Amino acid sequence: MPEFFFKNGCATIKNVDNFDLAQTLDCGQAFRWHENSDGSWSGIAYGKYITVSKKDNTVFIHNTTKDEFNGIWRTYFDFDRDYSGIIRAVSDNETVKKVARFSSGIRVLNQEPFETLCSFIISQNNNIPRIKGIIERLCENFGEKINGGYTFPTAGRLASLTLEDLAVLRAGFRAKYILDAAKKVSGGEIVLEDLIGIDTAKARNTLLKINGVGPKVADCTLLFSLHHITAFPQDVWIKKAMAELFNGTLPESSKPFAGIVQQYIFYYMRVCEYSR
DNA sequence: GCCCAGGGAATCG
DNA sequence: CGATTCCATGGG
Repeated sequence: MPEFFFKNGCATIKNVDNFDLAQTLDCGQAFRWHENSDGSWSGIAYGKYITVSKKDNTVFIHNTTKDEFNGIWRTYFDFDRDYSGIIRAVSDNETVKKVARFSSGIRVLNQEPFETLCSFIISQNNNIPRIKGIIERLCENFGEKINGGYTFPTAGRLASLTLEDLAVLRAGFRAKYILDAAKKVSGGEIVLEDLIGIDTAKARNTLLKINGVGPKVADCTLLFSLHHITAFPQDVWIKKAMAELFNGTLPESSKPFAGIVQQYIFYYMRVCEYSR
């Protein structure tokens, strides 16, 4: 079990297993983290700018407090989930075992729901470098300036804008979807936080009401921000992996953790592709 | 069912 | 180098 200590604006978390910063922050689930020259990572989430570093099994979160850690980062980085137990449970299948071992440092983050929804709307039919660029312009133009960068804009702020305002993003046909999401969320028609802890299919159907949100974007939002770890986003990489590695269906032992296994498979496929 | 939208990145010839 | 392909969703 991890242990937590706080001192001088730094949270120290000891005994952390299965947590690799690069695997977790650069595996396609989050788009606003960057690596520093010393191997630490900096980024902004929930309106706060932090730097994360790691030495052996100890994680350091710089520029935070005990209250902020317990209110934000403890959940954000999924510190309370037993990843080694999950990997043990899914490893009764040899293929999953191999993939999970390869990707074992990935943690599925619990990000801000509205940021995650918008980010994956932007991600559709798109590649990661350009997704990052569009999100950066979104924050710089419509977020709030804080020490370290810009926060992700609120739904209310975006709902007040027009398509012409969003042209600066160069998001193409996705801009109108961002506006629809912002309006439904800021108007209270959809309360994203209420989708945490309810039936996954029901939460998914609610997200599908947003224009520009199909099954893939809905599942990414459920998995990366709304704590639904059985959500299983299927993009081209995963479809390819399912066909080639699993004959189309996940092993039964993986199903309770399908989303986490999805991340293991995704990372495995990507790295294999790049190293060919 | 098929094509297109609006781009940038990756891959190909 | 230029040409082609990739990509998730909704609308025509």
